[in-house]
Amino acid sequence: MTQPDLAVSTVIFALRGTSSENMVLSLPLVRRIRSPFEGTWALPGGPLGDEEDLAQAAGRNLRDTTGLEPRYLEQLYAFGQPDRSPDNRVVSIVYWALVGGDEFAATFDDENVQWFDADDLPALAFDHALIVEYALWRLRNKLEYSRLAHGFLEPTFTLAQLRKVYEAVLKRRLDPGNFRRTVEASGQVVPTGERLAGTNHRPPQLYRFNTAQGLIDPDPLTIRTALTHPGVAS
Amino acid sequence: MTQPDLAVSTVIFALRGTSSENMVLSLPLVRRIRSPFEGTWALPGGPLGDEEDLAQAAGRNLRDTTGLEPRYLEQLYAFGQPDRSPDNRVVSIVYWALVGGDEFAATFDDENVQWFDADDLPALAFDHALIVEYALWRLRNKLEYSRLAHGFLEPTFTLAQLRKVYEAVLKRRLDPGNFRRTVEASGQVVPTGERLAGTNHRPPQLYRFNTAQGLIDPDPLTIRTALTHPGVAS
DNA sequence: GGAGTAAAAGTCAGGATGACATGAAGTCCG
DNA sequence: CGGACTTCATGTCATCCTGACTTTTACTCC
Repeated sequence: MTQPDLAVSTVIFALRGTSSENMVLSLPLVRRIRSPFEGTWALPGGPLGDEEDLAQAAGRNLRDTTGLEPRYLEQLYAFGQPDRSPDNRVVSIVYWALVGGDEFAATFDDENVQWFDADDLPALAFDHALIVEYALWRLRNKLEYSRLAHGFLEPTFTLAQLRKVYEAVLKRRLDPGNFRRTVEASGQVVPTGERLAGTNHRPPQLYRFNTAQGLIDPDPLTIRTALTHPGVAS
Repeated sequence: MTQPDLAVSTVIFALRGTSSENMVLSLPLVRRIRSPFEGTWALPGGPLGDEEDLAQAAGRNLRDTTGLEPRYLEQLYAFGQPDRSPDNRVVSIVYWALVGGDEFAATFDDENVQWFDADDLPALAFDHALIVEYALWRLRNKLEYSRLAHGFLEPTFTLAQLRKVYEAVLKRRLDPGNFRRTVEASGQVVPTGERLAGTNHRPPQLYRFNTAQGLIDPDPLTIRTALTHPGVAS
């Protein structure tokens, strides 16, 4: 039995758009510069360094290849089908990350790194299409019961902005009143006391995320908080 | 950068006990027969074969070292801290599995394979204590919204037996009436039409799992079904 | 044949959710 | 200056879900 190669890749998500309207979930891809799949778009990734843990390797490879700085990083899955690479055997440990919508400028000015709409991707190398599909599912699924929308937003935001993040990711319209009620009741969010000026209407309250409340369902290496789930009965 | 060793290990769960009362969640461990941690209890595992995918490697290593046959197998997490093994660098891709309560006899008659209560584990090699803790969290969390209790049960069972599985895993008492209501409404389970004889009371209806309904939140390599979650609002 | 046991079904109050309505606080323009 | 317009913010209401509890049914045991 020969040791397979080990790679660490990341599916990076950001919300592209005019920060209030028609936001689109999108992700950066890198063009492969060597065989196999030379010239094809692929997920950013690379090898595992000697002194790094897996999350550090994911973050470093992400930064090195795209110039982006992740606000949220979580392990997705390890892919190891024997035939997923035509040449050597490669096991990929894949992470997924969120970056802010202002990060597009930070992307390398390089024709080999480009952003694509999550719903309109080009042909991808290896099994990366499957990986992206799974990451998308995980993002949407997790957004519903965890507070990770902060990965897309500035430290301070309005509830309408937060709602639009949810709407863009889930591709579904949410009732503003009900959204306000549930989000405020959840304690995920605290009003700063300030209001957003410069609108052509009633100025909305600004909020920030409640740092006292931990992230739900994190990596096993971080501290976990209790999770209240729908439950089975009684 | 040197390639790390790659291992595939599995946390195996079974319910031990008199099949109706005082069931205890327990798991088999193997005693290490080589350095490092020689003589210490550890998770069953081994290398990745050339032609295997990761799940196959987990199942094979599990069978080879314990003799058990998993009824449910799912990837848990990839662990790769640089210092998790004192000697060489090892990245472990860890799965978790469920086996039936009747599988204790199938365990190798070997002092190097033993069952332990999940709440009363010995000192474990490497970071395996952390891994087991995380697997336990995942099992309990997932049992609440997914239909994987079948991994512990015979093909046919009563609702009381199913409820006792939930109670043993979640370590919490469930109301029989409410449990029946939610489980029947969920469509996870279908009555066979037969009843269980030999009790000293009213004979309970036998059920089997609804095969038409897919497993929720499976591996990315299998087909996924829609998931209805608590949701954020509207 | 009555006591005992668990199965199965039913009841009820409280909380969460979705759909919708109303008032509040600004800007814009004639 | 004042009405139209916009979105924020709050409120209402019917419905469904959940947890706690009660009642009836069907069997065995003594």
